[in-house]
This record gives sequence, structure tokens and C-alpha cells, in this order.
Amino acid sequence: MQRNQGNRVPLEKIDDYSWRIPMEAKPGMRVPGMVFADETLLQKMKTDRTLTQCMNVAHLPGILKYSITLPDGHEGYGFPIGGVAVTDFEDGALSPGGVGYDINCGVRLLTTNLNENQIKPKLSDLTDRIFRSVPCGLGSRRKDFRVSDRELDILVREGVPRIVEQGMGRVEDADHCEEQGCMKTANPEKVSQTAKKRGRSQVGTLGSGNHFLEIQRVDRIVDVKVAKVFGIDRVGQVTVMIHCGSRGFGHQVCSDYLRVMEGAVRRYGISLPDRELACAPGNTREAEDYFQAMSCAINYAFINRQVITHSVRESFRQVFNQPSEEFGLDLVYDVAHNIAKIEEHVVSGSRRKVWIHRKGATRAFPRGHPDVPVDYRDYGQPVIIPGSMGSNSWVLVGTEKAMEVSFGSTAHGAGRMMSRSAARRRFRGNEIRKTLGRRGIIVRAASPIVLAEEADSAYKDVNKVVEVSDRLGIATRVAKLSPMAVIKG
DNA sequence: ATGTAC
Repeated sequence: MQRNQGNRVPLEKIDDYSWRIPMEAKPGMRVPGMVFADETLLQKMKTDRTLTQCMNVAHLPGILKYSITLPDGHEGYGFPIGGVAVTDFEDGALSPGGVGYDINCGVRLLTTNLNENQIKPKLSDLTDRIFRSVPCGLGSRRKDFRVSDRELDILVREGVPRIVEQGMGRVEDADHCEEQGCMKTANPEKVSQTAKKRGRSQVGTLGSGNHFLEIQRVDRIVDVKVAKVFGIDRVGQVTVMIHCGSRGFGHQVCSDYLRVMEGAVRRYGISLPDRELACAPGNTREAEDYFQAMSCAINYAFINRQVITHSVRESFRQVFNQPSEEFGLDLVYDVAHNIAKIEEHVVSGSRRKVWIHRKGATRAFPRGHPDVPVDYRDYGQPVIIPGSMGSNSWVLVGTEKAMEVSFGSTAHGAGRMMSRSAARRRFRGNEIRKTLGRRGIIVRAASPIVLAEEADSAYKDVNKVVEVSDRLGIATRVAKLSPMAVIKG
């Protein structure tokens, strides 16, 4: 049963990949909506509340220019997943729903100097070893790495550099993370004890759902020059991709502050079309507290991916009996795709400080931007887009066009097409495993149910999503990756 | 996404 709510949302076609929802579509909209998609992806958005939610977001106090839905957009909590909302820094809204429950869910990519044929004899052993050392699945905990409340406070305040100091990484890793792996605005005093308790035993765990760890091969190089700068120089080269977030810690921070924001909505008399958009003006205590707590969760996800990276490097060392540096295993980049930050953008011709919410959206800053790591400054930031299980993933590069039309942002992945429950009814985990096996892909999963929920055909085609980004020019294609082994929650 | 619940 589909509600087809989106059919009632008026759309004006601007070009083949851009559609405007006019301000007149719904009373109370402060700006138009802007949907970046091709005809096919747009049709998919009409089967759920995506377009309605895009319109709802346009009601946020202080929202600027337009409410953006990206090609992978689908229905989420209040805001669509695959969306960008920018508000005025002084009195514009900051909203937990615009970030999502999995704060700083994100992706990092490691390159190796191995070719697929060199890794194949050891692939099964390597996958097993990683699967054993990185706990995955719902509620998974790390037995060999637990921290006290005091240590957790230090970790979430200091982020990746702290983990590196503890011997779980290389000094250069931090430079290849968004925010250098640490939001300086993190303040653990604003995080509840419940969140900390949940977080103590989950640093270095993968989680469940669409999270995964893959050993991949380079399938195709589109932009040879930029690929080389990112450390990708040949088809068949082996890479490792880690996709996960802030686990129970971030989830609890989101829940805690959604409640705070519901109070703020009443206190400041904010009128919204959906209570799931709960927010506070940026210059209030509530917004500041959320930002400081969310910054801790952002750092939590960064260190989570850093500790997992360490486990991957250790697994390579053990399986091949050589130091991991021998294989490269360099960090290309670590991107966040569920995050709110303070940035500067040009709006109506003038430069201003704003709150930016990227929910299921990847930053795509161009060459020359000071926030792009020095190693990539002349080319643009690496944009890493994970596919669904068994499908391709992509590396793109940020552009000036993204700064002009999407506040320096692009899509974040395939985006669901079928609900989890529908996928469970339609597919069997073991069948999915066999299908992947026939394609030569090794699968290790904590639960067969998750395999069914995450079946590739429950998702949109990531290649199409990436194609729209490339055609629009809001991040252009660099290299296509395909899985050799996949570890799932 | 998440110790499937105020």
C-alpha cells in the first residue's frame, strides 16, 4: 500500500534534474523547496512523504534560499533523508530532526597497494578476522575496548587525535577526516549519563542496518588525475570502506534533545507543520546545548571509525604477517553524512554565517576551500558515497557548482526504495547470501534478517544517484568500487 | 539508525 502523497505536491520543472516546489504550495512556507533528481528518482519520491517533508522543512524559522532534497531523498523523521536545510546563524532554527538519530553516520575509505589477485587467497581468512575483531549487529559491544566515563569524556572532547595518541592510528589519519576528526565545540557536560553509559562499550563497533565494512576492488576510474591524488591509480586495486555511526551514544543524544526541543517550540512560540521538526532558534540555550552534545556524538562516530580502522589494519598484519604499512591502508578521507554545523555560504549575493543541516547528505567542498585537507586543496574534497549491500560504491570530488546550488553538498547513498518490513516479507537472508556468493562476494553477517532488509533491490540504484550528482555538477565522478567481501550487522 | 515502548 502506497500513500502517493507526493502526487499532490506541485512541482515546477527547472531542468532535467531540478524541480521547484513553489512557496505557494502550502501556507507558511518561508522559502521554496528544491528537488534535485531525474524523472525516475522523482517518481520514487512521490510514493512516500519525501516531497511533503521537503515542503514542511521550508517552514523552519530563518530558513534560507530553499529546502533541498537530493537525488537519494526518501522519507525520514520529520526531514527527508537526503536533504539540506540552511538557517540564519542568529535566529534561524537548529533541529535534531535535521540531523537524524544516527549523528555523524558516515563513511571512510582506505586504499591498499594490493591488487585483487594478491588478496584473493587470503580474503576469506581476512574477512573472518575482521568480523571477529569488529563486533557488529544490534547492541554489539566491544569486550577488548571499554572506557570509563572519565575516559569517554576525554575521547569525545578530543576525537581522532586522542585515539591516535593511544596508538590506534597514524598521525596523518586525523588530517584526512572532515573537521580533522574533532568538533572543537564538543562539551560532554551536555550529554546525559544514559548516553555515556550506552557509549562506553560501543567504541569500535559497526552496528546494524545499512552499516557495513567492505573489502572492495576499483571497478572503474573516471577521473584519472583526481583519483591518483586520492591514492587510487588502477583498476583491480583493493580498498576498504567503513560505513557506520555513533551507535547508542548518538541515538540517545538525539532522543534527549528532541524532548528538549519540544519544550523550546512551546517556549518560543514556534509554529511548525510537523512536531518532528522540533527546533530552537540558534541563539538560545537549547540550541547551544544541543550543538555541544551533538558535537560529542560527531566525535564519537569519528573515533568509532578510527578504532575500526585500527582493527582492520591489525587484521591485515595478522593475516599477512607483515606490518600494515606494507599494504598502504592509507586513509583517503572520512566524511560525515548526518550532521549540523556552522558554515559560511553566499546567500543572495552576500556571505553569511549559517547553521547547516545535512541529513543523508555529504559535504562536497571545491578546490581552494580552507576546510579541504591540504593534500587535496588543489582538487576538491573526496566525496565518498556507499552503495547498498552488493552494489557499487563511489568516490566523487566536490565542486564550485555545489557551493552555488546546494550549499556545498551532494547525495549520500542509494536511499531506500522499500521499507524494512516490506523487504523482510519479500526476501530471505540466506537467498540473498547465496546470490552474493554466486557473484563471488564473501558475506559475514550477524543476522540473516538484516541481510533480507538490506537486499540490494530494496534500495534505489546508487549509480543513478551518482549520475544525477555528476550531471548537475554538485560532485563529479572519480572512481567506482565494487565489493569483494562484505561484513554486515 | 536504535538496549523495538511515556
